[in-house]
Amino acid sequence: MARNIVSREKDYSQWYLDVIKAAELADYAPVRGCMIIRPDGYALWEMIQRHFDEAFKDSGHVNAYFPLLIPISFLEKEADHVEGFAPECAVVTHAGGEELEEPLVVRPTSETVIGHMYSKWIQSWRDLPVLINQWCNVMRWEKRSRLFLRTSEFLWQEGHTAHATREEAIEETLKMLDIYRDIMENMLALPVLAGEKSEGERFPGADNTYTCEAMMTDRKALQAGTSHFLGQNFARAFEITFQSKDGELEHVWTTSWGVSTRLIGAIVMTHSDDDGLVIPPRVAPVKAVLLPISPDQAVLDEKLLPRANEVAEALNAVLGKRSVKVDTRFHMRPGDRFFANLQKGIPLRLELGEKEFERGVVQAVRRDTGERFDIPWDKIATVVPVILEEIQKNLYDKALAFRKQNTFMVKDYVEFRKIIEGRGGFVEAFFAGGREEEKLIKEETGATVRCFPLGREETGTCFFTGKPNAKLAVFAKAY
RNA sequence: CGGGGCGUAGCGCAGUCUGGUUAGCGCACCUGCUUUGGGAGCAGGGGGUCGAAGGUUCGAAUCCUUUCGCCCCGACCA
Repeated sequence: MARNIVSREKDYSQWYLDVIKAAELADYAPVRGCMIIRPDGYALWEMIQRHFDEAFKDSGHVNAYFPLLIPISFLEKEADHVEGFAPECAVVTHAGGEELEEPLVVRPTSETVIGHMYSKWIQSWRDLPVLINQWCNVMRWEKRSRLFLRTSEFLWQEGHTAHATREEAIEETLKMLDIYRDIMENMLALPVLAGEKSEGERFPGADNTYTCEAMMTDRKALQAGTSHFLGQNFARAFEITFQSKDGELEHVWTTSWGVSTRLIGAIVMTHSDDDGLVIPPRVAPVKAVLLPISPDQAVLDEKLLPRANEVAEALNAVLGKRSVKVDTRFHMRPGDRFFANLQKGIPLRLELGEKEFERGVVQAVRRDTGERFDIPWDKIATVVPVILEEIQKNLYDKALAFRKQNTFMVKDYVEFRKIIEGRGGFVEAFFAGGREEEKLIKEETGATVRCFPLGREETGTCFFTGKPNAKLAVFAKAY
């Protein structure tokens, strides 16, 4: 039992903060609501980034960079957009010792500057589609912050595309949603529900918003990524037009989509346990740690350490450079070193003491199950990758089983409230309400429509309004 | 922005109600010795002037006023 981490049962939100602190993922910054992403947290972000970045490039997107500061007038060009973001913008009013003629907002998202540039770059149907992504930071002055889940400044990726037709833009929106789902499930081991947002939960300025929703182990939902079909709203606001094949001047159709450092929070709240962080192998910066153990410095120097280095080298050759670390903190006692590595979330620990040395093995300990077993040195390069894949699969399967166990179908509001206000979880129900009904349900129960899941085309009687032909919605309390 | 809590050593806290030796304790840190297969023991040591400003007083971490900041819970959001 970890002595520096409170149990999930006792205080879930404190547990979350304790895990992050113990794993040294992040720390508070001197400025309210901001965080420092520490080296181990950043390494995890880089792994996450790498998977998404590859997928974006594989699907024909390119990276670019747009500026941090945006003229305030840009934000005001799209009515819904300004209404949605103005309250949480940080504004620069002075620079170079003088008051600026026009205040500049620190970007909360970049649709506006990018729209401005697209209007210059796009002339003809031949210029389309434009498929650009940028990795950057954004700032949203949240009233209440929480490490990784909601900080004033966060890191993310924002894709912005422009298309000649509505159909093509919708296709892009859904394609990116599916790429998100794929990486979240296959790399981060996060089972997600991909679906359409309700009217009330839409991105400011979007015609339609799609989302990937994950269930955390406190049964609350976390919006893990969104993909927006922006229609021609930004095209009209920024006069992004092109001449079509038949000579007509038309507005483009745009999309935008993003995932952020919030995904680190999702990993923490999906896989970690009361001992600390658990990282799925495919996104773990360090996939295995080798632990030479002996009270005798001579034994360490002459036998264990050279062998550990050889084993690490053999593993790095198959797992990738720097995937395996040798823990040489011999000033720490074995127990301290076990715990330190446990709390870092490293998927596999390989212990090498004199007993193992004599038998030509290492003792492996799985982070996810605690299971121990020997691996002979000559089999290590073939066995470890297999074990890591098993851990990856186990984490995903466990998370999926948990979500299924905590998802309930309801027919009426009484049942609905019983679940939401009781144990919690995802509640499936046919729903035909609009903004007003959503608001009422939220006020009364705290739950919101997380999404209308894709691929669930069945319809039924609305549990709230009694209207027929209602679509299937998933409700939950959310972060 | 509402409600609650808190600012004293790197971290966690006691001391504040009832003003009074040199501001304590645990962890961490440094040195030495003994230890070392699931969070070690002993001994020695370094580090703070009590969030900030003003006031009351012979005397303030403690009382008064002002102010700044942080955390947690809500409303708002990736």
